[in-house]
Amino acid sequence: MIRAARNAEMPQRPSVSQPKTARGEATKKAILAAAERVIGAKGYNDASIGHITSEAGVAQGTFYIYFKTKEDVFSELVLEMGRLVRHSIAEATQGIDDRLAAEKAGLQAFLEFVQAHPDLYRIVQEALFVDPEAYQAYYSAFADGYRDGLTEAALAGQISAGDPDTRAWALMGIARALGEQLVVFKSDKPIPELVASAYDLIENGIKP
Amino acid sequence: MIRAARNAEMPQRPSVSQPKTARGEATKKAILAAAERVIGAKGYNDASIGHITSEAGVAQGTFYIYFKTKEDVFSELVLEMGRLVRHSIAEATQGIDDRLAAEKAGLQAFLEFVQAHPDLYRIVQEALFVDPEAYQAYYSAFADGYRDGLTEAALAGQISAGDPDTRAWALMGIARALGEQLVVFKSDKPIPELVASAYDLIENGIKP
DNA sequence: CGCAAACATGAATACTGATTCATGTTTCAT
DNA sequence: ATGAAACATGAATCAGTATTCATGTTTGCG
Repeated sequence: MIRAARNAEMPQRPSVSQPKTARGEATKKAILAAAERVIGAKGYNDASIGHITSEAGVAQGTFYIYFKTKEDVFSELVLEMGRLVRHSIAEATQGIDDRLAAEKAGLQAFLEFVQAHPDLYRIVQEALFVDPEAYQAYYSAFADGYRDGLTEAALAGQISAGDPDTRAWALMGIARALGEQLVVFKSDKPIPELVASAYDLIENGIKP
Repeated sequence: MIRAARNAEMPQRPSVSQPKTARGEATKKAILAAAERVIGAKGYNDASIGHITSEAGVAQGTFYIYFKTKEDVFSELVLEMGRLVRHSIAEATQGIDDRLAAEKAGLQAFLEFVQAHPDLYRIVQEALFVDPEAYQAYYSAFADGYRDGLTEAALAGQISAGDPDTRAWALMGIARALGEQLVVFKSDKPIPELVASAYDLIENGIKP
């Protein structure tokens, strides 16, 4: 058995080859899409490589041409989710100068994304157990953006003063809870109503 | 206060014998405590029965005297977490008539509980993947209590009017996010500060 | 073309870990 | 004190499955 020195000093990721042809590209995409469906539906542990590859229509060995391990494909899905949802929100808030209005539009975009990609939502949640680093990276990226936005908005007088860290975490917690209502608890409350109620709370609080 | 008439049914579980002697009782408790530590630390899938029983100081077979399956012990832990945290909150809010003050005290109690029982916190989160029914039961019980409390408080004029379902979910989302800050992201922000910032937001919102 | 690299196959390997069971020990009501 | 029920043991079973590999097929460039 080959025992190459295993260390943490590998700068790049040459462990598996990136696809060099259109065919390889398509196959890798098919595996990723299948993994999203299968892992989203059955969970990480009950989703076997066999399930994923048969869903993708390729042989089991093909999986290891593009991914080093089962955890690897999972990590890529978490990263993909981060990219996609950030892109969705950025697009939805494009050109909105008022922070409150932007946050509202961002929440709406987030909930619509989650409803459209319930599998990705579950995968991010499961990352806390399968790939904690990816999980923390995902939420830290969001939290940093939120916090900076809140800090700027406070300076511009668009919102009241208050600890931006805690606020960022609280607002993310609200978004996540509402997303979970849609995906996990299968609430049929329309997204615009959820957003309106939540933003009334966020803007005005619940004091009489 | 939490009204608990909802689950008046005690589902019998004749699948395995309940302990009949003090000795059996102690052994079962030891296994449960070991399972909490091991599953909380390693996660459901990496926590083997062998790990749990050796941590408990009993033989592997002993596990199956008290639990039908590995999932079984996990479910009991989720139920235990629900009981304990509800008890903590009920105790902390005992005799507080003002809803806002009660919610604030409840949030503080929740965060203190979570900090004291990080393993149980992770177990409840993982229940979404290991035992979805237990997960939904856990959060539904909380949401129901929250919603009823908010509805009463609105009628009493203690808080403004607003959709109590969405508010309940949002408030739970905030509590959960702050708990995660403590346990997962290891924030060292003192709990009273977290609670103060969060309740300023909840009471007054962020409008200037 | 023609051929090297890229891609694909699926059976074989190697190992883990949940659950069972035959056997032994302790408890406690009588 | 005693025997039946309760409790405890841990080696054996048994199924699943991540990963490898030797072998074939396809692609695209010169």
